[in-house]
Amino acid sequence: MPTSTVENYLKQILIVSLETNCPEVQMGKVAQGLSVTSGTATTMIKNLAESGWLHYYPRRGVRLTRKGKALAMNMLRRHRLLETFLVETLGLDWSEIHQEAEELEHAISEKVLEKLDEFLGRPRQDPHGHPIPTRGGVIRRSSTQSLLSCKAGSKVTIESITDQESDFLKFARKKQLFPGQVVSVLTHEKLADAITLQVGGAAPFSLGSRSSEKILVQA
Amino acid sequence: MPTSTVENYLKQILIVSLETNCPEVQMGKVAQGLSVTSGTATTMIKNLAESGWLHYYPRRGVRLTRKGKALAMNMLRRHRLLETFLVETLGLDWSEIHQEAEELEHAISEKVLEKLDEFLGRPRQDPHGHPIPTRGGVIRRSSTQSLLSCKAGSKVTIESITDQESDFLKFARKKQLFPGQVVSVLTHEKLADAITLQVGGAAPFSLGSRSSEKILVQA
DNA sequence: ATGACAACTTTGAGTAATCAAAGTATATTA
DNA sequence: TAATATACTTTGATTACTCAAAGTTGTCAT
Repeated sequence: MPTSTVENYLKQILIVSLETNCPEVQMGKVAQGLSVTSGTATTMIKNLAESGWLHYYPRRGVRLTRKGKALAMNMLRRHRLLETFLVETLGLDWSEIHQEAEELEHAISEKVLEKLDEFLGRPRQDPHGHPIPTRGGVIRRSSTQSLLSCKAGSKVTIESITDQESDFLKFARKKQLFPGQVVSVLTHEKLADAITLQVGGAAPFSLGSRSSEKILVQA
Repeated sequence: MPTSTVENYLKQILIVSLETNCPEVQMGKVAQGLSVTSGTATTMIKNLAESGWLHYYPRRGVRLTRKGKALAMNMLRRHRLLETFLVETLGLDWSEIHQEAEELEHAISEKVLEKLDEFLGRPRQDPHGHPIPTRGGVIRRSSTQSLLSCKAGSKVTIESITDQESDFLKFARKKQLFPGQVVSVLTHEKLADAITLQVGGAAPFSLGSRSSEKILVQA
């Protein structure tokens, strides 16, 4: 039985490799994502490699084995189903569910998870628009296009918000930036590092590159 | 923040003190209930005393402080609300929910717990008939009478089943022994260590003292 | 009172995870 | 090519548990 620390390391590696579209992940990303020192990550990763969860290429990075990827996918499934439950069933705000699910995902059994999935009607995506892996560990490919990559004059649909920060999510909802919303890109000034948007009939507003990168869209 | 180990120790002490109707609990009961060696329990208890969760009277026993009792009551509340959720909402069998709740109770936040309580309609008791403590830590007094203390010819109502063993619970349900059921005590042979019961129109059957003790009733 | 026993405590050692700080490669820049 | 910066690894120590086995204490029967 993997400990919840093991589960967290593997999930973090999977998330980074999905984000970067590359199966090999640097140590720094692991340490940073888990808020541990780099020394801690190195030590831990060596143990995980010992146990066959991943391949470790010193000073290069890390890559999940099949077994490691399966567990990591399962964690992602747990996390996203729980987030969906917390919003859909219990009515929590989407800005506060990430941390809650982060704890519960280690405590819920496979059996309860299945019942929960059934109860929720087998949802395909979580409240932030992220795809929920199937029981078999298959996940829908996410969009590679963010708001930052949109030209002025284009009109796109928001797929997901790739940030779990409570404050950013609250801001996003206030501006009507959530999955399914249609957004018009009015201007895109590369040098000024800013885009101007309009959502629905509301007043236009600007977003810097840091923020626009967090919003994945479909043309 | 108490660790989940701390939460388990305190909950166990509370459960024993509720069962025995005595606030002081022996070390042996603690060790046994948590499946640790007695040495482990001693070491741990000394730390808990250090941190103000309980009073430790060496070679005598242990007694929760106000602070310790509050936390323990909260754990019992979490546990029983979660058990109720697992049966009522997700449709799990009452014989398999104990271990599930045992894990989840450490992971669920106060905020989610409140939402869950509301969602469930603020239940007063769990699927085994045990009272659920209020948010303030108040608990309904349980019956002190078990089936074992019933005279032949008496007719009583089952209040609760004080055993979490999956096999016993499956047996109990098959025999229609669950909270709210009315039971007739046909015979009670003290020397033979057995009672004979009838529930509803079903055929009478016998129960030893070990088993009858586990079923709390009201006259 | 004296043993014997059960219940408890102490001791020494191990595991899993963490950090700070010192050390070592690799890449970049001059 | 050499100097420097960045990213990574190693080392030594700490925390929060846990066990097995040896040691101690209190109680009860004789």
